[in-house]
Amino acid sequence: MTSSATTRERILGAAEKLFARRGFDGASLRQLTAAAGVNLAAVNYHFGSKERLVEEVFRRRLDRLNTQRLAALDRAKAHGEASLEQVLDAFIRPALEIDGHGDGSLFVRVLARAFAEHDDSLRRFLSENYGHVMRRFATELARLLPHLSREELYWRIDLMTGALTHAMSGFGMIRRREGVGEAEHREETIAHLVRFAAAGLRAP
Amino acid sequence: MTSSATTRERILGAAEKLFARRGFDGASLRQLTAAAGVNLAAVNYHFGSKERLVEEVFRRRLDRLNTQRLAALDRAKAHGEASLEQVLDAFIRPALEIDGHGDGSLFVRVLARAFAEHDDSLRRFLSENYGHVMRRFATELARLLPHLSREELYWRIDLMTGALTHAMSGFGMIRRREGVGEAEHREETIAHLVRFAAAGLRAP
DNA sequence: GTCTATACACTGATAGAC
DNA sequence: GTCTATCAGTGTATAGAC
Repeated sequence: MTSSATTRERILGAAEKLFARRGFDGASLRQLTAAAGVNLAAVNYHFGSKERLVEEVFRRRLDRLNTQRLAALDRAKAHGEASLEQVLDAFIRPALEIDGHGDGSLFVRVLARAFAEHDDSLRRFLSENYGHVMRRFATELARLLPHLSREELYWRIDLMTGALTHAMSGFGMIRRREGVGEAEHREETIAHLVRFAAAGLRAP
Repeated sequence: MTSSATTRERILGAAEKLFARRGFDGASLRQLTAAAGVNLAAVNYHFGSKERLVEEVFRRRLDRLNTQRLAALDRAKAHGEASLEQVLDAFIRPALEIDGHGDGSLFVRVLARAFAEHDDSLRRFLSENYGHVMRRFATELARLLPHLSREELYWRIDLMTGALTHAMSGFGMIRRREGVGEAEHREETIAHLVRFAAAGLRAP
C-alpha cells in the first residue's frame, strides 16, 4: 500500500500530461509507463485497463471542478437572487481556472475532447460524475428563464454546453493573442462565453 | 481503372458506415476491408493510409454539402436582403438534410465528431475544404451584425459553430422523441438551432 | 495498374514467476 | 506489488502475381 500509492500517482501524473498532449489513443501505455518510470503491466494491475485509467485521470479533476462550480453558485446566491450572467459565470469560470501543475489548460482541452467524443462508456462515466451538477444548474436556469418550457430549456442548455465545450477545447491553444497575459486572456474568454450563452438562453 | 473504381467505392462505402458506427479509431482496416469484401492492402494502395481514407470519406460528402450551403445562401438572397435567420437556415439545413444511402444521419455524426476532434492534420484538411464557405457566411453575418467588431464576430461564429456541431453530433441518435417522424424531427432541430444561434449572435 | 499475400513494428492485455 | 514473456490485434510497407 505504501509503494503502490506512489506508483499509482506516478502513472496518473504521466497519464494526464500525455493524454493532454497526444490524446487518448495517441498516448500509448508504453510511452506512458516509460515516462512514469514504472513497468508496463503496472497500469493494468492498478487500474484494470487503459479505459479505467482515463476515467481515474478525470475523476481527480472533476471532483474538484464540480465542487468549485457548486461553491461558486452558492456564493453567487449568497446575497439574494443570482443573475443569469452570475450563474453562467459560476459554471464557466472554474473550468477555465483549472490549473494542475502548470498543465491546467492542457487538461481543459482533454476534458472538452472527452465531452465531445461520443464514446458511450466514457459519456456514461462523465454523466454519472457530472449529472448532479448539471441538474443543479438546470434548476437554477429554469428559475431564471420561466418563459421556457422544460423541453425548450433542455435544448438551450445542450446548445450552450456545446458552445462552451467547443470554446474550452480551444482555450490555451493558438487562440491567445500576442502580448496578452494568461489571466487577461481567461477573463476575455469568460466574458465572451457568458455574453453569448446568456443571449442564447434568453431568446424568446 | 474500371475495376479499381468499384473497389475504391466499396472501401469508401464500408468506411463511411463503420466510421459512423464505431469511430475512426474504433473501426479497424481489417473489419473495414472484410465488410467491403476487398483485400486489406487495397486501402493503402488506393488511399495511401487510413488517415487519407478518412479524408476521402469526408470529401465526397463535404463537396456536396458546401455547394448546397452556398446555393441555399444565394437562394435566400435572391429576393433582396436575407435575414439573420435565413442565413443561419442556409448554413444549418443542408447539414441535417444530408442523406447518403439511408445512412445520412450517421454521417452527420461523423462530421461533427471530426470537427470536435482537435487532431491537427484532420482540422487542417477540413479548414482547407470548408474555409471558403465559412468565409462567405462570415461576410454575410458581418453585414447583418454591423455593431460587432471583427474580433467579436469571429468569437460568436466560433461559439455558434460549437453549438451546432454539438447538436449535430446528437442528431439521429437517441434524441428523437417517440411518435415523431424524421422530417418533423429535423424541422424542430433546425428551428431550435436557428433560434439559439440568432440570439447569441445578436447579443449586444 | 490492380490486387494479394506476407511480414514488420506497434498496441493493450494477461498469465505466471518472483 | 512487481516484472518478464507472450498473446491477439492494429496500421503500414513491400514484393510479386495477374
